[in-house]
Amino acid sequence: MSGKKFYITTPIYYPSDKLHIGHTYCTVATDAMARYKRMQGCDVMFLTGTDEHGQKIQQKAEAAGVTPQQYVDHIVGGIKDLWKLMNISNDRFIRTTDDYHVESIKKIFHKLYDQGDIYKGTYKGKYCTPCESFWTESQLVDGKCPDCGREVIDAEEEAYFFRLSKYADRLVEYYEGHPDFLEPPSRLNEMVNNFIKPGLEDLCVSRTTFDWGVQVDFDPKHVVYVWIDALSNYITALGYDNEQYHDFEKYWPADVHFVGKEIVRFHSIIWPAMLMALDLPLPGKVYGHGWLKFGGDKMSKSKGNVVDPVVLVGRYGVDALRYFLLREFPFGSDGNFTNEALISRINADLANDLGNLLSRTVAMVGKYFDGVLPAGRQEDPIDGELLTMAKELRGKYEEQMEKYAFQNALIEVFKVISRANKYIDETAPWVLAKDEANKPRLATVLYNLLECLRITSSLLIPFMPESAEKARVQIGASAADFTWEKAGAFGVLPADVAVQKGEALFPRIDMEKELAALAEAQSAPKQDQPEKKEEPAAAPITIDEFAKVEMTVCKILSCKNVPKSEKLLKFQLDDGSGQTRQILSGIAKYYKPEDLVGKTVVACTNLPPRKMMGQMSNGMLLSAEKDDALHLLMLDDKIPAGAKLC
RNA sequence: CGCGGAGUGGAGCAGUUCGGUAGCUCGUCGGGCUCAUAACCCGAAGGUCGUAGGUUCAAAUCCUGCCUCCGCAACCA
Repeated sequence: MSGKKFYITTPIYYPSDKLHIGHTYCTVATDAMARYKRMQGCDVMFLTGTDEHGQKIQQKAEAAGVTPQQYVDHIVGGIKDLWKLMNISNDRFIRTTDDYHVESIKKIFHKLYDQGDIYKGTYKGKYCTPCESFWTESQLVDGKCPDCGREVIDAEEEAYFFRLSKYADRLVEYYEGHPDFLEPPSRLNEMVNNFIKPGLEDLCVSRTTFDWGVQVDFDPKHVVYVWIDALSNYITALGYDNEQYHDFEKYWPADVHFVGKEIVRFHSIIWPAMLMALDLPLPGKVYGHGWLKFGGDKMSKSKGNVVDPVVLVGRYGVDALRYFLLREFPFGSDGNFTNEALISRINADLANDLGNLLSRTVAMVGKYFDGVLPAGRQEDPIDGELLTMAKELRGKYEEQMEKYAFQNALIEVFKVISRANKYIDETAPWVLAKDEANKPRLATVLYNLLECLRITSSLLIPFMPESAEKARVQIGASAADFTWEKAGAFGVLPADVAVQKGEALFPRIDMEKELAALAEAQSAPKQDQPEKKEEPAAAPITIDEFAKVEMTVCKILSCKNVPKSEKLLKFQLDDGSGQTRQILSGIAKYYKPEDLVGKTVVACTNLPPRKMMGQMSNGMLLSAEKDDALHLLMLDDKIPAGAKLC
């Protein structure tokens, strides 16, 4: 394995916002893997970067009053800072706005066009001129615009398409021949069932509606749309079709792409198809890791439960966070991030078990031998179990790491740490220290402990590089003692090793206090950033504007659930006009349909009709919202249907 | 019948591929030790493995039905 190449990537992140703990999770995992492979002597290429084109960035930049380039430069700076903070050891960082990447994309696009894998076609649809919107046939309501109800015309928009459909069979064939291509395996079924079986459609790979992207050189009004631009980063970063780098031959194909499960589809279908078209080998594996939830909920800005890694690193240090992320959650499944779990992990594993083991061991060498072990030794059968575990650790660890089972690899390491703590109890060094005659035995016990610390700490390097280094110094090991090779051997430290007492590796954390402090730190930004455009709601409107809203009192004639919808109720209303009015309202969670029949309610009746779940809604029932709960406004039943609010 | 995941002692999870003593961490209770970061070590309590059937000598594990929760997709005008 020494000298073997290993190419690993994170997704390139979309810099439209600050990154959060989920991105950090993926990048830290990739980093741990990269460091592990380097430790084994592999020639590692670890790539991360940013995907910077697209309409959303363009819009964000416009809103911020800067150019798209200025906008992404700013955000990318923050991302690089974050990776620095997280101690990420990427070898390269690619930005899709880098000149060499842009150059490659143009060539790749051109090449695919020339060979017929990309063709110019038309995006056909129904166009509503007043709304400036395209609709598909199935979106239309009674053949009319679902937004405004007006006539639509046939319209076409020119676009380039990639012949994805052509590769469907080869993809399935490839999956069958390489069952490990996509992990965890459950994700593969999802892909095949959801996307391949229903039939792959050719992919629209250019746009004319915005210009922040790589221009198609032979047809300049088009820019390359995300797929080709973003996915190709994995090869352009190695110098494919550009002169910036020259190690494509050396590193491609990638050994593994780590991706979030939301983009598994692109990496397991589109990307391999593109590579087939380019006649390039496919990556060894796509690993779709799970998401971090917070308190059981999906993290989202609107819920205010986004965990900020910078805050956590500031309080507990980068290694504690790195450890937590990879120890707590199985890599392939979703995990539930909680502050309690974080602190509990740090205290139990890092402070109590590992940190304290280091501390007590080094302290005893200092106390009983002035910091330097004497050479005399005396073995005892009681040492056997610990030594065996320590010797076998590297193999077990490797087995798990090769499966990307970070959690299990760490569990193996901590089994030995735990066993060492028990060993101290069994051998009771403080009793041995009372009798001069026991000094050789005492030295043996302490030496064994130092060796266990050496082996475990060196295997923790990929996860906690800084802390492993601190431990190395404390136990008096040289850098040469902290290698992959030496992690597989016992008895590496010199017999007369000299320790160096240091600071506690991981101070114990006061759970109660920290939870309170974290709650404050994590909620603080919410108040600091009222930039969230709440103003429209508060902005004054004129009485004329208000008067435009027509609100009518209605009697509920009938109310039913909409099939397959968890939110919608369908109402037939008497609005006083003599005709029944149908309105859909998203309050199914809060009311039973039968309870509402006969009630008197208010509807806004001059909104354009809208189609939801295949049904028309002609207006909006008024509800009051508070704390995510909706309350339908109900009026005195004496008010007649058709009365207007004023 | 849109797609998928999950239901295991108080909490969080492993175990389910290839049926055969139900395991880990935290928490609780009792004990031990004093080298150490009020840490460490030992022991105990606590589980009809969502539910109802089926296959089997034997089911957390395989099969079928059902219930509940969670993501995704479509909808909260």
